[in-house]
Amino acid sequence: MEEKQNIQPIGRILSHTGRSFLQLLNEKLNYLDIERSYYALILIDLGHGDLTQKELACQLETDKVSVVRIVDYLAGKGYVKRVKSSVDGRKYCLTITDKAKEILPGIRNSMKEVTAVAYNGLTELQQTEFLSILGIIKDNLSKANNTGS
Amino acid sequence: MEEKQNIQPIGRILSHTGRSFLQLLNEKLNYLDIERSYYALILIDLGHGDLTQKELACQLETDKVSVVRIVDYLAGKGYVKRVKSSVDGRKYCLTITDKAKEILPGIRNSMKEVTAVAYNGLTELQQTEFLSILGIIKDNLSKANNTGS
DNA sequence: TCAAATGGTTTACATTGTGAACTAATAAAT
DNA sequence: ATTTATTAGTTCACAATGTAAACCATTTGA
Repeated sequence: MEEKQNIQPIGRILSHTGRSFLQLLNEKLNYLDIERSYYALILIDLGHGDLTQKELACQLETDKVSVVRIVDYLAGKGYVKRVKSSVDGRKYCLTITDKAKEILPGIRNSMKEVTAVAYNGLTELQQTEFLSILGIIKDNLSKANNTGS
Repeated sequence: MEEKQNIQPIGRILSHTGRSFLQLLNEKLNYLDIERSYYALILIDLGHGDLTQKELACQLETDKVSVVRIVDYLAGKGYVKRVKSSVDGRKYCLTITDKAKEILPGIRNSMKEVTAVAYNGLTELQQTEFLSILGIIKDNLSKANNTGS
C-alpha cells in the first residue's frame, strides 16, 4: 500500500504562526484602547515626525489604502496626527501624540515578551539562525513574486 | 542622540512570508479553476473518503465555519463530494472526485516547486533546522494562546 | 425518555487585501 | 507659461477570512 507523504506546506505554517504571535500580542495589550496597528505606531514614532504615509506603506510592506485605514484608526483614537508638509502640499507627515508616548513603552515591552515566549527553549544561536533563514526565504519569495512573468 | 533599536516583530514577518508563499503557489496554479483550498483538497485526498469536516477543521487548524465554506467551494467546483456517513447521520465523509484526481499531481508538484523557490540557497541542514525551530515557535505560541489566563 | 453533546449549517459582523476611480499638488515637457 | 504626467492621499467597492452566536438534526447517556 503506497502511502503518500504529506507535504506540509510551509506557507500555511508561517501564516498561522505569525497570526498566533499577533494574537498573543493583542492579549497582552488588551488594556489599551487600540487592538491593532501597534507596529505602525512604533514606526511613526521612529520617524520623528518626518514619516509620510507613502513611506509608512513601504516600511509596513502594504499598500496605501491600508495605510489610510491604519492612520485613520490611530488618529481617531488620538495617537497620531497628520501634519501637512510645508515642503510638499501632497504629503502628510505623521506625528505621535503625547497620549501615544505614554503607551509606546508598554507596546515595546509586550513585543519583547511575546518574542521571548516564541523563542522559549531556543538558544541565542538558534534564534539568530532562524531569523537569518527566515529573511532569506522571505527574499526568495518576494523576488519570485515580483518576477512573476 | 539616543537611537531606539527597531524591534522587527517576528509575527509580521512570518505572516507576510506565509502570504508570499501562498501567492506564488496561486500564480503557479492559475491554470486551474480554483484559486485556493489546495491543501484542503490534498488532505481530503489523504483521508481516502473517511475524513469528516470536523477532522478537516482540526487538520487545517481552523474552525468549522471556514471548513463549510471551503467544502462548499470545492464541491461547487466539482472536486469534492459530501457523503452522508452510514454510521453517524450527523457526519459527512468527504471524498475526492475524478476531476480532482486529475489536478492533484499538479498541485503537489507546484507546492514542491514553490517550496524549492523558498529554500533557494539553503542547505538541507538549514532547511530541516528551520522547520524544526519553526515548529517549536509555533508550539510555544499556541500553548501560550490557549493558556491565556 | 429526556437532556446534553456533537456535526454541520446559516447568519452576521469586522478585518484585510486588492483594484479602480478620484482630488489636489507637484514635476516635467513642450 | 501652459499643458501634461506623476505623485500622495482619499474614497468606493468587492472578495476572502476570522470569529461568534443561533440553529437543526442526530446521537449519546443519564
